[in-house]
Amino acid sequence: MKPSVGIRDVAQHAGVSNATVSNVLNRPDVVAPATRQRVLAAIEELGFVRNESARQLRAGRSRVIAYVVLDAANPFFTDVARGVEDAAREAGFSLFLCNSASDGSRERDYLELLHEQRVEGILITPVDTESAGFADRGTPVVLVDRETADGTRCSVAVDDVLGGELAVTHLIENGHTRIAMVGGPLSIQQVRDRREGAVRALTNAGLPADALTFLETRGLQVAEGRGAGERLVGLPSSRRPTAAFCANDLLALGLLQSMTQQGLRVPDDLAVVGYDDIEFAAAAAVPLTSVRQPREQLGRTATRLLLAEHEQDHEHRHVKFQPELVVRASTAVKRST
Amino acid sequence: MKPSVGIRDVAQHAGVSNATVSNVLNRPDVVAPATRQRVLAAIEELGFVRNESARQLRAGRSRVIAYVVLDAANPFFTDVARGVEDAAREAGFSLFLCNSASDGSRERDYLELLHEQRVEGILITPVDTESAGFADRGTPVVLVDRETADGTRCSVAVDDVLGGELAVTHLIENGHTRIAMVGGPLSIQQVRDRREGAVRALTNAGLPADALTFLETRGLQVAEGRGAGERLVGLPSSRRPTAAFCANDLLALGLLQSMTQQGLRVPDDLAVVGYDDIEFAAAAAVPLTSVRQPREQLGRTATRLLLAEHEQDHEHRHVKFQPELVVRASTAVKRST
DNA sequence: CTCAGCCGTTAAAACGTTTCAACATCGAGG
DNA sequence: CCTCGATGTTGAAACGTTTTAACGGCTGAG
Repeated sequence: MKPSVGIRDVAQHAGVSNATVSNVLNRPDVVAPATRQRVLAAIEELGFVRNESARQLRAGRSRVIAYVVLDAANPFFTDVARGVEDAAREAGFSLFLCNSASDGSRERDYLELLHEQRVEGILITPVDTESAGFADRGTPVVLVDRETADGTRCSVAVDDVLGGELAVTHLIENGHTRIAMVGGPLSIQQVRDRREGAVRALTNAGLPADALTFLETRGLQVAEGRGAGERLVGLPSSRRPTAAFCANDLLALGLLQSMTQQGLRVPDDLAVVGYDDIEFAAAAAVPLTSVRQPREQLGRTATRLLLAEHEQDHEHRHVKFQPELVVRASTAVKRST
Repeated sequence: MKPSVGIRDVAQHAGVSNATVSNVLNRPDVVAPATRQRVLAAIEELGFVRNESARQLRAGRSRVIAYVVLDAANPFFTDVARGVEDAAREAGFSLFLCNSASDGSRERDYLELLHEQRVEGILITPVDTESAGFADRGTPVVLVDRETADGTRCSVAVDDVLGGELAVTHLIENGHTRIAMVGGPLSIQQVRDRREGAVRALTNAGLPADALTFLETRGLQVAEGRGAGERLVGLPSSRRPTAAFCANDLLALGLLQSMTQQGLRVPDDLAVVGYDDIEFAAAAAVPLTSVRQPREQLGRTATRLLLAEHEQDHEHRHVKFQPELVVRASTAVKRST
């Protein structure tokens, strides 16, 4: 079982040289049909499995790319991953998924491992954009849903400032003048950008900056959204916002649940806008208005950029998508006063 | 940039032999501190990255395991994966995630690749238990959330018959006598088992078998649940069930949404029980009663079994966990008639 | 002063492929 | 009959590590 049959065992068993076996494996057309059959039979009979390490060592190629994802439990990222996987598959590559779970040290470990594995390329949504944690180590790296400060690598992102603006403008148009924004921590670029967009929407509408109540959370999970909901309801009713813009759908779902539990109705007592438009947003009991990002496309595009890095004349590119507001029941028009 | 610095470049640069560099990398304690520093400096300076292919080829070891997951978009599996990852990390292994997306051909491709990569072991929730698609190829394989017909490999599973029984018994105790079961396709073992459990619950309670209306779906997604909801409401009210047991939480969430949209209340008009107890179940606007599986533990246990396969006297083991009913608002006690 | 023993270092042999130049074999064209 | 090109096959040299046994220099005991 363990004596690990190699290419030379196959060769001997088929009465040919190892070079021929290799040819059968890599350029089947170059070897005569008869011999090919004989070799294939031998492979089958001996249960030969090609040793990828040796192959890669010699050939240099790898046929594998990796996506280091920020949070595998967030459907947003699994959707991006689907796009990556599809594009990779079309190009003949396989995809290894690695979950950093927002943990810098895991991220570092995985990057190290992937570099050592000599994968053809790495896609990553990094924990922290600033951290120069991942220096150039020869393996192409493309940032997903993040922008590079410097232009040292390709990136694919979505205009989060615009997204925030769309969301809050929609709320203002629906008659809201006291609006909460839920999200955090502020160390995350996305959260900062989306808040900036929200503020811009207020300014555009001629509303004062303090029309926006910022409720900072410690993360972007459902539980954090629930907590924010309790804080929100605890505010004196004169100052309590009539609408909330959440930095992501998980928060929005938590907020929604919190409202229901406290006997408040969405959108009547509080309108809610989420961000990402994950499937659960549409499937919530009160379907969520949300800012849609082109998730699969994000993944596909990132993958294409990554695979293009091998071209000799490669220039780093930065693609930026436009988000889109999807209106649902959670912000149904407020009854006119 | 491309001239790929190797161990011998480092050696030369530090004025030692390549064996010493290798020792610094693998047994730092055996080399004199002074030389070690010199070598480390050279590594840093040249930006050396160890070539894992060569290492693995020579050393035989791999430090990587893989989990081929059935559906990366289902939170149930990402939770299992978390358990796997934690256990792997503790044992000093890294985890590669592969998503078969319920597609047999993808699954086959990934298995082939992983065997060729000579990963230390493979965890898999297979698309189809019957398919002998993955023969023994020398790499240990452990089944997750599935049982083996034959005892040829380890497996970790949950008692799905019991789970179905728990769910439906709970509904019966709440006074329901017309119950729907939503799930499918029946080619999935889990669905069959859970239905069997449901039937058993009816029998135990002395109810006729036709008290259970089986609504078969084409898959286990949210959208399928919505569709089932419409079918359910379309039934003549005399025969319409007052409670539904869904084969997984995604279906239950879809069903829930469908009810709300059609103006029916949960649990008053229809009680709903899901399965898996994913986070979104508790976070739904009407928190879902669900059958909880020990997800992280499933992953952890499977990983331990996998890593134990290398022991010389290894015997294949089959671990089976008990599920647990978590009661929430979606099945709040029916008002006594 | 010699010798055993220890320590740190090294030369060289693997590991299992791919690849390349060279080599047979054969039929056809001159 | 010789040469040529095409077609299939092969021997041997890489690829970049790890590993083993051997080596030289030093120390302290005899």
